Amino acid sequence: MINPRVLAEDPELVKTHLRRRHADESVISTVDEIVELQTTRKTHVLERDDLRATRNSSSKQIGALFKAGKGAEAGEMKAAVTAGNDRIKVLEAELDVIEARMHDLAMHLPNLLHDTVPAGKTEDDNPVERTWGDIPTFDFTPQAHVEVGAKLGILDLERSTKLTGARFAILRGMGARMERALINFFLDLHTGEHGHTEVMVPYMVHAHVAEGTGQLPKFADDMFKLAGKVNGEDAYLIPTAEIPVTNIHREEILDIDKLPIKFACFTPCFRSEAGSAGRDVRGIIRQHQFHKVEMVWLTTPERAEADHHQMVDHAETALKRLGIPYRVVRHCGGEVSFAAHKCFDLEAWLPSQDNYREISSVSWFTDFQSRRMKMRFRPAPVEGKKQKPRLVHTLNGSGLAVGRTMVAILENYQQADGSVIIPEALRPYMGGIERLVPPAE
RNA sequence: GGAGUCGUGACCGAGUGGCCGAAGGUGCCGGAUUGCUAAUCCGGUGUAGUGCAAGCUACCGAGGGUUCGAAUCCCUCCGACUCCGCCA
Repeated sequence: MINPRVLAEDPELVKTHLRRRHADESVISTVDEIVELQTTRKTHVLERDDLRATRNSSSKQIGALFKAGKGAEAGEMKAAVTAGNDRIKVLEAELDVIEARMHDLAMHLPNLLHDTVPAGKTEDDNPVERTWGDIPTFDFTPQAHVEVGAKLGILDLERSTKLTGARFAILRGMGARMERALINFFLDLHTGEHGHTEVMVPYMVHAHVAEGTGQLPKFADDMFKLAGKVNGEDAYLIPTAEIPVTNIHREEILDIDKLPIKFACFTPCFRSEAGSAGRDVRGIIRQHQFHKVEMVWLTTPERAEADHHQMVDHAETALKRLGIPYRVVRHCGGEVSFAAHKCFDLEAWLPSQDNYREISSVSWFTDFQSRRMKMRFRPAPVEGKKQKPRLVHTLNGSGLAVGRTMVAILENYQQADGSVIIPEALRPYMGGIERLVPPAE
């Protein structure tokens, strides 16, 4: 959620940011509605609090009058307080409506953008920051991962349709092994060398938890909602570990000495892919279920920008170790996701597409998520004085998407005979084998 | 699923319907004392809204209700724990 103070004090600034995101005018106009509601709310609150103050002091007097045996006077005051209570009830009923509307509108407003977010509307407008690695050259026509995987007998996209239809896959033999190897490789890298704490978390979350990170209320269609309630509340399958992991410390005041808290987490991810019908239908690039190792950091506003760059670097390290050529792009205004302030994507080279495809997205959310989650930290004392809690900054980034990494390996390391060389860094995780070879016909 | 106990501040833990935003303790911060450490003593120490400020208002798992007045009484829900049953 955007800081309500900014909304109240500089609504035009907020609108400017919304325009940079190419938001609809209908969204932009809600800024004015929120500001109006804030004003109305304030007069209501002032009146209500005033009445409550009167009630509190009257109640004390009534008690004293009773003790003094002045029942008649007490009775008169009681009537006055009751009248005041009626007015309070009216005001509170109106406040409920005002606040619900205000909250609903505010929850649908995306985060403000960082100054360095470039103009642009689509991914074609994302400027390239840097590229790494040599694009492989082939003396044969490189195959798509679907063909490479099928020939190796490790990827079965036909039988999986018998189970759950399109956008699911069955990995078999060394395919399943490579999936597991990549997960372990990523986790070992991020825990052993990059200082993350590994966590395992629930794969279904309550609705209010998904509100904390910003997937709800706006993007319910992108998630799989469970038909039954879970412990009394609507729940969703997680589309990313970001949701459960970022929410771990919600509603807490964290010790600044513990920041940044750096989590690495492996989870399956479930996405409905509503609205992407027809896109990437072939292969395992876009699945309803996929695996991902995610990095989630809770940090201070002062550190956040530098931490963001470091997280990008950690994700790049994973790709470098695997020898996958990639580039880093900066999201333009139209591409920065709802909750994000600034975002870099890592895109891996895919020979079959003759292009780079997203394999990691690393975002900085400022206090947008932590305001929703009420997640704060206590700054160090200044001149012996305890400081007020402040909202933490949250970051997250894929490190990496496992299925897409496998796609990149199969395509970039494929050989003319249909075999695939296994990147050296991955070999210890695959029983030391150096190459996947198609079975004899 | 059955039976029962319980949810209070960063943490532990008191709390008879008004004098409770809440005793006491721990932790933390400052000060005093002390060769160092340890110990002791004094003071301070929740969050949020509003206001120049004094102050006022709200929050004792969540939401309703009773009452002039609720941490305290009633209802519903959520959560934790113990025992029994079932079970990967």
